[in-house]
Amino acid sequence: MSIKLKDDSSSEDEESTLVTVSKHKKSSKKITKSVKRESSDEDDDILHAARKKQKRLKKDLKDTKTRNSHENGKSSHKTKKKTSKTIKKESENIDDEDKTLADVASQSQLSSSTKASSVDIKESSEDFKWWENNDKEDDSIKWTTLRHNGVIFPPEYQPLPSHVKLYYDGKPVDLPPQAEEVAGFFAAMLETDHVKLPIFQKNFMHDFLEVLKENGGTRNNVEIKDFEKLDFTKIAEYFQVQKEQKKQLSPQEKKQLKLEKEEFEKPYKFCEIDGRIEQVGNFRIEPPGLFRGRGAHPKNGKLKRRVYPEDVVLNLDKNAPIPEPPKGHKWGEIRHDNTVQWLSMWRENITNSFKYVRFAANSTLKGISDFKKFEKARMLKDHIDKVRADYKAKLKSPKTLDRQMAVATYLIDVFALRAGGEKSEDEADTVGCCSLRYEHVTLKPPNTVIFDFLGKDSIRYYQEVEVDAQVFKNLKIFKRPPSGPGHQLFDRLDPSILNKHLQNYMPGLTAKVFRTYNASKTMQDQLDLIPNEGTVAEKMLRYNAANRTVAILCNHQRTVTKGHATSVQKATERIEELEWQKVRYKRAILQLDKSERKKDPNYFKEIDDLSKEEELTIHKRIIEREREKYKRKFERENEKRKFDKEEALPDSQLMEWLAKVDDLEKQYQRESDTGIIEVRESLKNVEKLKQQVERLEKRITNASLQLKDKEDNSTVALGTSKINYIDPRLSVAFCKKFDVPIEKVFTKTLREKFRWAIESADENWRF
DNA sequence: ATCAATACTTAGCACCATGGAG
DNA sequence: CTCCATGGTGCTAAGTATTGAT
Repeated sequence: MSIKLKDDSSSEDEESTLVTVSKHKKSSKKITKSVKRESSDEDDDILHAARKKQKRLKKDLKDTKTRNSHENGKSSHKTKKKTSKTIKKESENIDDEDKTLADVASQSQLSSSTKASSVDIKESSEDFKWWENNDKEDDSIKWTTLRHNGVIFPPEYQPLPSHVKLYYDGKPVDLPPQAEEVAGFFAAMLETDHVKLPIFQKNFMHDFLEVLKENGGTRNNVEIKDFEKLDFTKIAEYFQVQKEQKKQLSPQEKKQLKLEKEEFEKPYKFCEIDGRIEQVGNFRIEPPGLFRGRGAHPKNGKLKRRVYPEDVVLNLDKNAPIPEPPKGHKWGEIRHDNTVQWLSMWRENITNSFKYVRFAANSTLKGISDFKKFEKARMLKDHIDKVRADYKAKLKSPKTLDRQMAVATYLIDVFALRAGGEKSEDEADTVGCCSLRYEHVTLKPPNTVIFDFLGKDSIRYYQEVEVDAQVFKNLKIFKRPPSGPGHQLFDRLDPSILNKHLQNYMPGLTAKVFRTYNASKTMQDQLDLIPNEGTVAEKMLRYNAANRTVAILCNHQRTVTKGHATSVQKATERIEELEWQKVRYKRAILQLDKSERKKDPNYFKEIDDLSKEEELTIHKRIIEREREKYKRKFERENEKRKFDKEEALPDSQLMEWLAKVDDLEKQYQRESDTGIIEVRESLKNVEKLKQQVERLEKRITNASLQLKDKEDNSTVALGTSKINYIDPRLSVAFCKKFDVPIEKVFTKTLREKFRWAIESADENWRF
């Protein structure tokens, strides 16, 4: 069998015929099923046809849903249920149809495989609501049937055109394609910071020379020795040009390419598990390239080699047809392991570990795991008091192991530290709780601790915090000589010892559960503080603030975007200018009616607060910006005209524009000299001016709020906690309770991932 | 019991589509 | 309507935890 998800257009006629036929056929589902089990040869085709059917149904379902939610808004709950019921009924009939379909489909050209298979198609994946059955069956078996079409391999290497070459010591180098590819990897990264790292250059050079040697060395007898003498710029320029060309394609061409790509990927994007069609996550084999480790990774710059079908293991059910490997190749291994949830795997050459092709985040298995994770964290609620009381008591235990265990648990619980497993020499030096060393913790009496270490992804954890007095004492003991820099703080501990101990409190309790628990608990507490008032935007601001609290707890960071500093400066200047404009209008008011000042002196106070110098700076800035604006406009317009083969704008046009700016500059100058504001006729009215001031004030508060939010968020990543730590049902309950559309909180992909939460939690749900 | 291998979750970053401001 | 910033998504590295072998 090969699972084929034909696009609707190509098979529409056929389908509609089938639908009509099937409408007259009404047989019981059970019978159909049993017949299907016995059937053999045609099953592929049955499956295939049914797939299409499912797809059509899914589409219908979607359409109906969309329509419902549009028409009925939030009150569509009942309608939805009804809709899906109707559809379920219809989908039961699918099985009937399939029977009928079999002959038709097997004769059609749709299916290429003749392998035997038997699969019950129970439901379309969108109908399957695993969270509505709470049967706690054995979860070591992940599936009974699993079939898929394998993986997509990266395209073969396309050698560079002969005029594009690597240069060594000024001389062009003829490289064998294998080595040229590696040189190309480096060239493509020339603009990144990575290539500046000495370790990156060294590792690259080593692997590059190795590949070169493997393939017979350079072909024009250039001997490459020094990295310094390599010149990649010609290759980099070539890539740049190619990129530009791609950008230049017409929108239609782009669309066409995208469509073709999607069409090609379709068969790999979906798989079939227990009769349901579900999405595959990463169905593409990782392309070769230069390893980009995070932080000071000793293997940075090494060549990540190309993966061939021979390196790849496929996991399918025993009866599943084996996908065709790429021409001239064989699969490394075919496995039938239903205790795991990967579809395919291969070994990667940098760290010698496995890479897996797995289900997408919206899949049943991932959903169940996710659900279980949060349920486990919720279960900790019932044990946390005991755990805390225990570690508090054990802080004074006479046994060092117990004390270490108590302190470690405290740190994991209170500061949400990770477990901190041991790492080998050829990885970046990062730590978590158990692997903390002497130098990562500084003690400041009476009870302040400064944590400073690199955690996962080499993200710095820096916190100056007050801790429990006994924790402080213990840390002091752990740091006593002979301990010193380089020594483990918890020398008797590692995650497996700690976790084993934690299991005593609750089955399945491990260090990471505390992170989930505390993150979700914090979110719940923060959400509880939000009053149900104000606009959706205001509520979202609060929600994000709550989210941020969690992200900070978990130390989820992001690097500030390259434009951040400038964009903050711009926003600040913008606010200053708005303030100035406001003052200007207020002056104009006084010009019209001096008595206004007596009526409300406070209102006009800020006029005096603005110094002459400040004002002049603002003038200059505005004028400067206006000039730039017109110059840019002029250039851009001419570029466009050149491209369209039109006549360029005359310089006089630019002069004309700039003259306008000159006028403005003069006006500001006059206003500054005389103190008389020149507002336009329509604004020579106290009421109108006051309105303007009010509008400006609104804009200022808005801009200031946005700026503050931007600043607060610049180094904090909210996404990670939203995706991994905060029980999605909290967000769902928040939305339902506060009348916030779920789209504001979860993106489309997150809504799919968290469908179980969206459909199971109501406004009263609590973590 | 211990260690290595395997499997699965969590993480930040690059890229690009999109939508709001001008 | 255009432009640019921003958020969403894909990618894959880097963790944690469990399983399996000795």
